[in-house]
Amino acid sequence: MLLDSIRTQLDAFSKSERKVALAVLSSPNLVVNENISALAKNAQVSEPTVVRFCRSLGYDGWQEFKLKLAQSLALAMPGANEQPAQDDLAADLVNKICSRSINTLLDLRNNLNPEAVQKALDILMRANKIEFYGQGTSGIVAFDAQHKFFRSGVPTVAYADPAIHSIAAALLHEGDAVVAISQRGNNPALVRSAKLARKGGAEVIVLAPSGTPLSDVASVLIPIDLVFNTDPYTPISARLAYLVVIDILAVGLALKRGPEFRKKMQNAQKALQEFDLQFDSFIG
Amino acid sequence: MLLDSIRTQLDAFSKSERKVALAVLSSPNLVVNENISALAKNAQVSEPTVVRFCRSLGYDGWQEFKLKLAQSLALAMPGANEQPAQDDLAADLVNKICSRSINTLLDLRNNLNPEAVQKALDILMRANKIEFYGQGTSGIVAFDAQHKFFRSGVPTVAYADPAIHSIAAALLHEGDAVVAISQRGNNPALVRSAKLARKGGAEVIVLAPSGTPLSDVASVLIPIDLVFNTDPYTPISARLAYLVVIDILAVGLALKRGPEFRKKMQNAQKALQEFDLQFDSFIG
DNA sequence: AATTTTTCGTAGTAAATTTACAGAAATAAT
DNA sequence: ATTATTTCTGTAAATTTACTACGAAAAATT
Repeated sequence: MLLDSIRTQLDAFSKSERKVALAVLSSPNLVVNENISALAKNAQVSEPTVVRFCRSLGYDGWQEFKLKLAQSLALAMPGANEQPAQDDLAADLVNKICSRSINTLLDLRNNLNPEAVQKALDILMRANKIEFYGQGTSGIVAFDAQHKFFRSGVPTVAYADPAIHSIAAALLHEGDAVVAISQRGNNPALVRSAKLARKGGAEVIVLAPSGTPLSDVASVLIPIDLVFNTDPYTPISARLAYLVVIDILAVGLALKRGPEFRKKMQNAQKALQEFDLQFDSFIG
Repeated sequence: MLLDSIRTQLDAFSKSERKVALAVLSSPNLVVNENISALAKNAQVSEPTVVRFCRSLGYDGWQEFKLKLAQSLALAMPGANEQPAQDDLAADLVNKICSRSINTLLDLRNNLNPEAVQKALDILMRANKIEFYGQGTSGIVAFDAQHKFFRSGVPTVAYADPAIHSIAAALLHEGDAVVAISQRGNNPALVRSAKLARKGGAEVIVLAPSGTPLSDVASVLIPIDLVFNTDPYTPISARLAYLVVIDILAVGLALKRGPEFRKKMQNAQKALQEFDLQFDSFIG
């Protein structure tokens, strides 16, 4: 979400650029219908400053910024960016948290790098053994991945304990693959294990924000650059993005393994349905 | 949808304007990144003709048209409901799975019953002890819930093993609360534990589809009625809906517990930031 | 306190969009 | 069939808009 990224970068701007940022934040809907002069006047800065502001955000200039802002606003759901307040009704909660989650996934859809996914799939395709490492929230993502891949017929393991995954990593060889998951990308134990795995010849797929220590040790980085919101009352929707990326890898791998693999799976599925009750606990 | 309206008005345009319309329809994504000259050249007409085309559609001129087109494209969900096919590129995978997940959450936002959420929050608010039960995929949701509530300062436990949660359920009393999670709602072990918990006087919040055996034993049912897709190649996006419901409950509870609780949490958050590296594994 | 670096606005330039106008094409009327 | 009228379309000019270069001011650093 563009407005979020402006809000978080507020400190990084210079004084005049911040004026522009605040003007944009205070009435984004107005900004998209105006030209650069109007915004400059409104923010009480010169026009070049507005251009510089746009460049600071990584855009080519005003034109591109305005376009992206318009798109971003089109996607924004009503109330998605407001903080849920104390006296909110449950209805508001539902609306806001759903909307925020939806925005996160829209963001993911727009920004997720398909080439990186492709490379990751190539590695997973060739791998003899696949292991998922993550800690804390990302540990849950790792277990989810293990579960999902297992359901797709690919036996994998997941470790959420730093002591354990460092041992596991040391035992890997060429032809093995690790998927290292971290929402911050600076978990030292995880970085260490990733290095160990690579040293042994294994490939390491990293799911983390770009520019982080973990991303540096990746064979393939799938960058997930979402705003890491530190407000304790904001649900960490970023986790959803990670789960969806796992879905993508699981489905992609299943597709790549081709029809004979698919048939095997259909048999498994059939068996599952026949023994529905017994297996129910497996589905949840 | 803007493109649709262009398509339907195709006959109303003059010859040259129709050329423009066709150029826009054939590659809308290109058009939003170009200027009027490029489109004029591409459609083999003059620039004023493009302006007239925009005016015919009811816009002020090229600027406004381009902006509205960009917004319209941002909202469009390319391929949201198509099956990912064998020869799909990674880009298609990303697009389709994200879109499908987004649709699931849009569905949730429209259908989730706020009264049920409110009742569940009331129970959680009063509870001395909160336990999450789930198996298989829902077991992962249960662990996620435990993690999230813990982060919100509410100590809880989660069990994914039928033998264990049945013992735990038998030990509950009045004033305790169970959140039973199941995507099918017919897991016999879970139904049994839910009954046990109620027998002991505990309240049982159920997250499951309505009309299922589990939903019948609920004190409060939060119905999650999404299509349960049995195709093994369809990622089970329903899980995302459950996770978001958990988010809603966690945030709702945190808000209800009021400002003094909030302050406690902010201190915890502050401590977390100070000891960033040590606690990193906690965040993941 | 002096110097370097960053920030910011003025003025000028380039580019893009829009307007005015006139010629061409199509349609209608004689 | 020819002329008149209307509609359509492009050229060229005007205007608006966005961007660049440069230098002054402010801030940071030494």
